[in-house]
Amino acid sequence: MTAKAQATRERLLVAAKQLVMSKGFAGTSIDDVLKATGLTKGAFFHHFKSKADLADQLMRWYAENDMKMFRTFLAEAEAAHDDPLQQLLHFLTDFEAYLCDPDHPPRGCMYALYTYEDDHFENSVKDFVSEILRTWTAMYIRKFQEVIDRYPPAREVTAKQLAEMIVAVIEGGLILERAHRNPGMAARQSEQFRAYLELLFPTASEQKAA
Amino acid sequence: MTAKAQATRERLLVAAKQLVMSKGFAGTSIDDVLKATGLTKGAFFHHFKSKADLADQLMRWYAENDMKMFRTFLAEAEAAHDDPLQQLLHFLTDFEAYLCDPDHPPRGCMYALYTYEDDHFENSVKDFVSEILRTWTAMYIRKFQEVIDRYPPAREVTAKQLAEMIVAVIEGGLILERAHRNPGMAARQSEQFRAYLELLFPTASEQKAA
DNA sequence: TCTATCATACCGACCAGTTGGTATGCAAAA
DNA sequence: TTTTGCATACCAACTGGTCGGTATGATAGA
Repeated sequence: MTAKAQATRERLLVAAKQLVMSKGFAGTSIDDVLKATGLTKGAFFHHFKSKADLADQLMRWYAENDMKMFRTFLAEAEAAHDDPLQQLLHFLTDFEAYLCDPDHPPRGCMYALYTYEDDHFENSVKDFVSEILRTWTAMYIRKFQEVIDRYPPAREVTAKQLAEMIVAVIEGGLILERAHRNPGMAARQSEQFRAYLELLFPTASEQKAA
Repeated sequence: MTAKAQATRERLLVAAKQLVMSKGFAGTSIDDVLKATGLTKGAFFHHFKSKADLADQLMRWYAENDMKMFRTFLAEAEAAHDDPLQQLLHFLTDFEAYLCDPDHPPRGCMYALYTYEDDHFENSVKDFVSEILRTWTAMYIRKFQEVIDRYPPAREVTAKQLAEMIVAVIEGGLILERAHRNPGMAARQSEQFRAYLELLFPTASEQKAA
């Protein structure tokens, strides 16, 4: 694939993402994508063998970018602190800033979008979404386990519970954000979650204050 | 409208809800609904003047049922306890049981589904969804305010923050539940939120233990 | 260096099936 | 008899998808 072809593929994916995020996948026609890019059917079906294939490639492309961002933030946080809890809080605040960034539409999460239209997707796509969410969760679990190992939680809690909660909280926040057309609600949810963490690990907070 | 006509309308709405919850709104055709009910176009367009009208009526019907359940659970909780925090916890556990009830598919929340397809809906519908979510939130806010007024929170927090968080947590939990085809995840999120509440209002927990 | 060959990248007309929506008819209820 | 509640037949627009074709190179043989 030449660089130009690569660029064309990217144009299609970018436009598709934009449209899908505001109209849903089934609600986005191939013609919509072509109108948005100025390309034609020939171009589309050269890069994607069907609409279902677009669903697949779009999700994988989205997840790849997503993961890249995740890892960047995580690496940054790990470089900035030794303490695992401080790393987590740092990561979350970075992520909150990202969520609030006005240059960053469209708002929302494509994993959530796909799950609410799942009857249209092949099992491979659904499994992929599930797997990606599990990967996110697993990365959180690791960090939370480190935290729990170091600081006694004020209440019995597992790393998995906390990991799933932060994912849920952000997904839910994004929904509220969209429903109320009020950017920042997802970030505020993450903030509340941090408040929970501070109550859970009071000894860590004391250490930080010291 | 006769009783039979009312029943027909209900049949259409029930089928539409089922289909929309698994395929999305745009992904559900009128013919799908008719196939599911055994009715015909004549029946459909007698009750709904367009597909957009179905979107509107379906959401209002859904919200009405939803609210009815909410109020029932709340009334029950208020009858069972004097203490506002105990009422809230009672409500949440009831709600968790409802979320886990296997007789209660399809899983998910139609408000979330609509927000992820919002470009297809008229503003009146989008505004309605926003308003309904606000109503839910408002009911939580009232309760949390009572709790905060009675018990000093271990950390500064507003009733609104807690109200939005429980909504977000459940919405997010429902997404995870769908993505992983793992019923019960939403309920587990609610459980974690209750853990947060117990840490926030320790004096109340002591009183309960006493 | 020129040219023949061929794969890549894209175009745009076209197709069959599906979409939301309409017009009409008709039986039963009011 | 009139209205309500639904069935049937139909339509134009749009859907995802196909297909013949073309422009653009890269490569390799002369």
